Amino acid sequence: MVARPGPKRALSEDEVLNAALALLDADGPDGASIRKIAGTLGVSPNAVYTYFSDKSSIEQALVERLLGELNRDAVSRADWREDLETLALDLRRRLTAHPGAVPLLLGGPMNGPEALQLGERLLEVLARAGLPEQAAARASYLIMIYVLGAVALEVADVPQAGALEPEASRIAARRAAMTQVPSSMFPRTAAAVDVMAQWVGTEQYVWGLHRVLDGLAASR
Amino acid sequence: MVARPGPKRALSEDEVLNAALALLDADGPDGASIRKIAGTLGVSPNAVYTYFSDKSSIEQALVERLLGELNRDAVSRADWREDLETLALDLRRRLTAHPGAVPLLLGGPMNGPEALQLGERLLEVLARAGLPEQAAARASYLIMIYVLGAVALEVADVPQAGALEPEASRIAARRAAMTQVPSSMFPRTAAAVDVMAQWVGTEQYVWGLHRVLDGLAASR
DNA sequence: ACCTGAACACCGTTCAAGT
DNA sequence: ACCTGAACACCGTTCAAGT
Repeated sequence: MVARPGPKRALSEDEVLNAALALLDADGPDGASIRKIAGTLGVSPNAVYTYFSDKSSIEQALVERLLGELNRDAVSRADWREDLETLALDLRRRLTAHPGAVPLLLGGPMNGPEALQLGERLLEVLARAGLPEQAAARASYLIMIYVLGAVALEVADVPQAGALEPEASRIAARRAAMTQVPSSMFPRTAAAVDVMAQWVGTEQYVWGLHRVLDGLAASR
Repeated sequence: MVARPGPKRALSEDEVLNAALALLDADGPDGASIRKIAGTLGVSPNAVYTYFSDKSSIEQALVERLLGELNRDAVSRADWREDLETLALDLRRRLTAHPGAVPLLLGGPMNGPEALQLGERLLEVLARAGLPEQAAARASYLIMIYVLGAVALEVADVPQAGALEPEASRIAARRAAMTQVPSSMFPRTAAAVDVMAQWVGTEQYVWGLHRVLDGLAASR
């Protein structure tokens, strides 16, 4: 990085991303407009273009930062299955903390440095588990589908723009959803919603991950 | 439904949805603006509000219509595993045909009548497979995570706004992606992209589904 | 009941100008 | 180099008015 000369920098890239994330958390997926970001920072909208070339590059940088924080948490190098679980839980925790950012992650390719680093870590764990190259590649893609798919469905079910509530109140929300499913038309679905309402999100998530890992083990 | 009196209807709900889908296909996820829909139909933007109360209800109706078409295809009542595969492949085919509509599906809860009907069908197949109520509920949710997650990642990897190209050229696109992964920094990822590039999308998708089903079978 | 034109409060982005 | 004000081409939505 070269030093930047010029008058003065009123802002920094990080401040822009902070403002964007705060707006995303407060106002939902469309809340982080350039004009609102600028307003939050007390600057004219155009000033933002000094730090990012356009809105999509702000979104990409934000996704990269979230994944970067995830990558800073080293995996414990214990049992590989446990490491995988820790990684998956960490990713879910960080993404559900910022539901408004999830569409940004799902909306574009995972090709930034931090996204690649995350994939690399996953492949390392799988290699440690003894999987040869091809099996590891396929397994990592399947695990990514599960992890991101689970988070996407979880976030999509939350009507609110704000951060996800504690799990207790989410169960109440599911119960409310249940009563909206007419059991005369969709008897199995109504019963299924009832079953799922009594199952805490984290348990569900880990259970699903284990089913995926079992399926991978069975194919060896 | 009551008959509608009044002057004349220049449009219909279906025409609005047709225009919206065409714009989505042509211009990507943000292409279906109310003003462009109206322009396509040769009508003033406000006329659209006669048929739908707001933009989000157009999006919901569009998702419902896509799922409705899926529900019209009856499952063959052959082997349950085969039925599940047919259902999953059909869903993937219909969604990847309209990549711009995928964020709309992933962006909201699956609580419309057609979405519930799809879930009901899934639960019926699983019941036929001999799964008791609770196991079927969990299994159907896991399968939905896989199917929607796989489609989401597939669509997110396509840079273009337009419909997905034939698989042959998609392989070329993946090869191009590979060369962009610096193998010095991400050796395993670079190798994995190479492996995955030689694997056709449909095969990958079915393979992943089978791993999920194996995982479910292993947990019984 | 259904359409139109005008307007309001936004949006991303660009341009010309100031320091 | 970095910021500002003004402008352009959009956007969803509402209001008042016409038939």
